[in-house]
Amino acid sequence: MTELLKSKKISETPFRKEVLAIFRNYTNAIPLSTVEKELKEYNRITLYRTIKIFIEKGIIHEITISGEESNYAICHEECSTAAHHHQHIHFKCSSCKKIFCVEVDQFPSIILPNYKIKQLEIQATGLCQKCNV
Amino acid sequence: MTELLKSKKISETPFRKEVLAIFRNYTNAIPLSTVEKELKEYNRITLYRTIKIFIEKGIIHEITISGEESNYAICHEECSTAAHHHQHIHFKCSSCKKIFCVEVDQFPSIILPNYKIKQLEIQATGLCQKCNV
DNA sequence: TAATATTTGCAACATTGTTGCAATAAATAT
DNA sequence: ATATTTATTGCAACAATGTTGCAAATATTA
Repeated sequence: MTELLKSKKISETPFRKEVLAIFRNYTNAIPLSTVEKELKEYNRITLYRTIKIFIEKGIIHEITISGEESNYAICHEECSTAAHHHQHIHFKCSSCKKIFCVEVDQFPSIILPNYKIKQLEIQATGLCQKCNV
Repeated sequence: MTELLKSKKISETPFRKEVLAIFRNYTNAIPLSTVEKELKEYNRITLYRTIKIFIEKGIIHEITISGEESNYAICHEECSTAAHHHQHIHFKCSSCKKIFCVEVDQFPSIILPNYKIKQLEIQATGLCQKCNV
């Protein structure tokens, strides 16, 4: 599955492969500081640029939660380069602090008179599967 | 209504009153750069500290959208110091770029098997009342 | 394997946010 | 009203985060 970089039409370099592998090793979203720790050879500038291009190409997406470091997670198939339409929500566990992308069967819709809603982004807080015992 | 600062048990200083007045003059959420421009005498450090304490005391709340500067808006009555529970969504207009807090009659709920959801935060993108003609 | 295009990493810089501390201003008690 | 206590302000200095130009190195294409 290293083909992903090629399919997104960006050069396949050792650094990019390593970053991609790190994201694939996590089921939850992770911040740059975690990627940094896992990299054999860490270069701040290259990492910023890698993250930037991964987001542009729809390989990963950013999850921002007020007052916290940004987190990043692998995009699933439904992500396109143009618009990141997710049928998932971002779930932050208040116990283990991890952030997950969780697929939702019935994605809610909202009606606002006089407004035209094109996209919804939902963040939930609570207890994840593991912590909700 | 300058009583707000007193009711939140923080000192009522000219700087804080001015910042509060700026937020009250907007119906939409604004970033620090806008507050800065509107202040007669701008001090970066004092502004950071003012914003921080306003958030802690439930006077304003932060709205973060991926890849954008944070925005801030006045809290309404239902905001408590402990937890910011909003029955409103954050709406970003793709035309005028403004961010609004919009009250919703029927706030959606989501069911995730095995998870326990405590709070939902919803961000919508689309056209606001003015731009949706 | 050579030519071209892209990426990497350094130096240098820009922006954003934080902390200790003395001077100042606000709140409280007298 | 004024003195005392408490909290805030603003400076200097720093820490963290993010960006850009450019030459060397690497990947892709011909």
